[in-house]
Amino acid sequence: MNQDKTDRSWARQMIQATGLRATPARVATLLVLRDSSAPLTHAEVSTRLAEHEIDKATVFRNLNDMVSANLLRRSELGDHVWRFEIIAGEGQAHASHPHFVCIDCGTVSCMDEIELTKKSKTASSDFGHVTEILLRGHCHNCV
Amino acid sequence: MNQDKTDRSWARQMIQATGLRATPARVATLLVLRDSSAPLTHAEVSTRLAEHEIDKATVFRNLNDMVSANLLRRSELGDHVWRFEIIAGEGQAHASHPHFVCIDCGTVSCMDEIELTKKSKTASSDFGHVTEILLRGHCHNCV
DNA sequence: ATGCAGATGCATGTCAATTGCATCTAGATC
DNA sequence: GATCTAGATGCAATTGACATGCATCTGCAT
Repeated sequence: MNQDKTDRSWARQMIQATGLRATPARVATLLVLRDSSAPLTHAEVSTRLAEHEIDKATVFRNLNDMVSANLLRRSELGDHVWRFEIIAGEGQAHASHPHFVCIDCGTVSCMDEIELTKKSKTASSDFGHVTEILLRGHCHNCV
Repeated sequence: MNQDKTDRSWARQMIQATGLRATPARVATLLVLRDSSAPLTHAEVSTRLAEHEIDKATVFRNLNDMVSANLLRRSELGDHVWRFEIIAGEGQAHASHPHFVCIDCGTVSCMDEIELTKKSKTASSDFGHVTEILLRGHCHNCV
């Protein structure tokens, strides 16, 4: 109960910090994702919010809003369903390091050490300005 | 005309080798993908086959059939649209390679030359088995 | 306490992807 | 070359994720 209150005010803070309104639907959504160990689909989030009787369309809009606000990350694991995941501490804006996404469990890892060969960097600029490098595959837990 | 004939019999061979029937729709589909420098969506393939008046459902089924038969590779590059790419080039296999996706116009390019540093390859295996490398950014046309 | 930009619920629309089914055909067999 | 049938096709309809129009409601700045 007390903890519940703490959780909510934490969520309210997070949301308001981005300029969005801290509505009950958003607070609940954010907490659901914070307490999940894996990214959730829109449907899964909706189900877990069932007790709050929040409309699916609202859930969907809120998820997307919070993605735009950089509270959540939206990723695609190869099955044509968006999954949403809370962006925890990664404080500073859009880290420029590559990410590894497990296409089984959806876990996203930051790969600070990974980079392209020099030749590849040059070659890639022929295509355009690269803003993100993403590696996908199966993580060790999901082999 | 002559070349056209050669192309078709090449396609017929490729298809029949997998046990599938070499129908006009499949031959045309395979040639479209062979002659494309980037993976194509189902819609793009359909458009290019417009002159042949092939039904969309047929195109879709054929693409999937040829994926199962290992003639094509189906991949998902983050925008919720399947893209199909030929695996078997003229003779040698068309190895898996990184793709560049323009986040503005959605254009996809194949980056045969791009690779990670050796050290990065080793490091990435710490995370798991990488199946796809994706670079995202703004292509030259969309700057 | 109040006003209103922004959020919500409901209904409806969109579009890629898929399937059911009657018809047709590639290619194996004779 | 004619015949036959498993497999392919065309058409229509369905599914399911995602998006939006609009009237109503509400968080929160004042």
